[in-house]
Amino acid sequence: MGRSPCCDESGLKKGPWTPEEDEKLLQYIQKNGHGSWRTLPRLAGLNRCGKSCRLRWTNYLRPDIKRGKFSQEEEQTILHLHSVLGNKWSAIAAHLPGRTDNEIKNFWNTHLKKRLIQMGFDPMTHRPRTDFFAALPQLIALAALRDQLGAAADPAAAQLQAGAAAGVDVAIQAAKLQYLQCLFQSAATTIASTAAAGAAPDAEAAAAALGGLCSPQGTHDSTAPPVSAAGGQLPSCTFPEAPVSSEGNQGLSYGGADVDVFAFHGGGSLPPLADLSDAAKYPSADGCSATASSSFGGGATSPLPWPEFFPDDPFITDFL
DNA sequence: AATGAAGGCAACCGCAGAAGG
DNA sequence: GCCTTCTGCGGTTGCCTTCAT
Repeated sequence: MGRSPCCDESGLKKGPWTPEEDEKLLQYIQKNGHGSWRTLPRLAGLNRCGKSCRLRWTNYLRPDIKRGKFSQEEEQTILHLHSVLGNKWSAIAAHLPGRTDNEIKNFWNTHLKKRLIQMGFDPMTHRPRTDFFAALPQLIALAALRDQLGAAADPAAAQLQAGAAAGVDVAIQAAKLQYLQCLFQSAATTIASTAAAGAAPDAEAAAAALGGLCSPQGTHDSTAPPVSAAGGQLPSCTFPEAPVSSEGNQGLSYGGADVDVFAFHGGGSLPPLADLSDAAKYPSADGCSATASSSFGGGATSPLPWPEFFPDDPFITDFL
C-alpha cells in the first residue's frame, strides 16, 4: 500500500498510557467525539498517534467496556462463534456487549485455546486432533511385542516380562474400546446428519440407537439454538467430549449430538484446564475425538468416516 | 527470601479494505 | 478508474504479575 505507518513520526510517545493522557483523551472525546483519529491527538493535546488513541479508547476508555472475568455464557458464546467465524475477533466481539475484540482475543489465546488443545481439539478448526490414531500403530505393535514376550521359553523371564507388559495390556484394551466406541459414535453422527438432510427418514432413530450404544449419557441436544452467520444456517459439528480429570460434568462420555462442539453441548462450557499429566493418563482423551466425524468443512461422501478401518480392518476383526 | 518460569494483558505493528478526491 | 488517505482488524510483542522451586 506504500503508506507510511502513522506512528513513524518521531517524537510521538509509545507505550503505556498515563492517567493524565487517559483523562485528556476521555475528556476530548466526550466533548467532541473522536472524529478523525488522525487529527485527534493534536486537537486533544496528546503526543500520540491517532492509532494509539483509537486503540486506547476502544479497548480501555470507552464507557461501555465491561471489565472482569468472562462469564460461562460469554465463554460459550466465544467458543461457538469462533467455531463458526474463526479468528474474526471483531465479529465475535459484536455479539458480546461490552467486550472488546482485543480482550476476547487475549482470552482466547490464554485460556480457551489451551483448553481445547488439552482436550484434544484443534483450536483452529474445533475438530479433533489425530494424535491418538497416529499412535495406534505403535500401540498395536506394542501388543504384538507383548504376545511375543509372553511366548518366550524362559518362564522366569516371561514372568518379568508379563509384569512389564501388563501396563501396555491395559492401554491396548482401553484403546480398543475407545476405538470401537468412536466407530459407533461416528456412524451415529453420520446417519443423523444424513437424516437431517432428509435422505433417510428413519435414520435419526437408528443414529440415536447407535449413539446410545456407545454413549449411555449421550444427548441429542435438540434445544441447541441454531446460530446463523451471514444469513445462513451454520455448519454444525459433532464432537465427543473428552474426558477430563478435574471437576466438571464430563466423565468418559461421548455425547452424540449434531450441535457444535462445546458451545451448546451438554449445556456446559469447557471444563477448566486439567493438568497435562492427567491428559496423559487418559489416552482416550484424544481417542474418540480423534476419529469423530464432522460436517464442519463438509464434503464427506463416504457413509462411514474411516473406510480404511472399517469393517475389514484386522484390528476390528481381532477385537470382534 | 531470591530467582526463574509461566501467565495475563495492554499496546504496537503491518496489512487490507473502504472512502474520498 | 486510479491514487491517496484513513480506519479497522488480526497477529505479535513486551512488560508486569503471579507462581513454583
